[in-house]
Amino acid sequence: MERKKFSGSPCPIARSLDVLGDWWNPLILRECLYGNSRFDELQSWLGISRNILTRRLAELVEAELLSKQAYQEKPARFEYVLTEKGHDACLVLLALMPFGERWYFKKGQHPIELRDRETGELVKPLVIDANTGKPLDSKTLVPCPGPGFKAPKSIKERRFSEYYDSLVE
Amino acid sequence: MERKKFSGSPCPIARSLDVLGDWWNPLILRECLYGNSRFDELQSWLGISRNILTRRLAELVEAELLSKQAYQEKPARFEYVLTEKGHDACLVLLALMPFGERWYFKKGQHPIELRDRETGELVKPLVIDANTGKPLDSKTLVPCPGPGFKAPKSIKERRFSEYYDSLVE
DNA sequence: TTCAGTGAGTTCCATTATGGAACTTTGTAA
DNA sequence: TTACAAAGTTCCATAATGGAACTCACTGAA
Repeated sequence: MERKKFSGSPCPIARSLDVLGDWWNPLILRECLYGNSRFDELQSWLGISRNILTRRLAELVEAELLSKQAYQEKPARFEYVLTEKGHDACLVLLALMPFGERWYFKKGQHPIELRDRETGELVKPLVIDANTGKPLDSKTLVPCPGPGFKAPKSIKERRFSEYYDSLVE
Repeated sequence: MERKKFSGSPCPIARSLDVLGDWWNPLILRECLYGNSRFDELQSWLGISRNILTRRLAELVEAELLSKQAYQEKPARFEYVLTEKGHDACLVLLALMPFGERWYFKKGQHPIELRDRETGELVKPLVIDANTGKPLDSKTLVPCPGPGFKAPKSIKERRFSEYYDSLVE
């Protein structure tokens, strides 16, 4: 069976997972961000099988997170460059860093960290609520119908009115 | 072949992808965050096959993102509750929202949005650099050896010194 | 007391996807 | 003329996925 796709989903999380919900694609993006953006580099750094890498790169180019660019002709050689959309996706990867550091490494013992290329200053990704400026707390959230919400008939949507009710109450 | 695992990786992103690098696990967490945390609820909301759901829930409990709790006995009935680690992982999901909204929906036409349960105020996830307070820009970052860095011999690590050099230069 | 219904899974199966390894292709450098 | 490199392909055995049907424990109604 083919992997289930979420291209029709009304949820931005689900939609994003079509391309980011996988273990190789995020790592490929990470390497491109780090500057290892050629086929053989990606292959040996990640330890990914070459045939899979070929497929994933095609996916990422198709999804417009990467663009395939020749860095020389004769012989033709390529590199995969992050697009604007790709850079945007990298923010999600970066949100994984504090999670990984906190739960998989002893405090202060993570082997990698990020710095600003210019200043050399440490960079600590943090997810906040842009409206209040405060760190986001997932415990206080409720999903609600947004401006593009269209009420349909499946159970999935029946529930949305419940969310809505709970808000209006 | 079994899916490749990253439990030995020095990268917090890779480590996190062992459990989050997949399309169902994040969606299951999303549903638990939204309050749909029982087997049949998850199954019908997500449209996931029951056998897969069973496996994924076991994984998430094993990874301590969810805990399985009986909400009644006789007959035994369970719900899957987000742990602290699970809530932490939700922040990553929430970072997917602005990405998904921006790239998969017309501006201002996303069907779902988040609100604070108490105040009803809109919540907009945003990834910033905790040190400067400014929105994170992935184009300016360099990966560097962290405090727990141990230099080994594989090509993977050879490159780290390059990162390091480029910083020191 | 029997019977349909519910929640929480299992079992079975055909189809895909994954990972490992070997093999191409095109062009360059010795 | 031979060795080497980059960027893929091809082939294969094994695993994972998704769909559907089945189980099991209990309950509330007839």
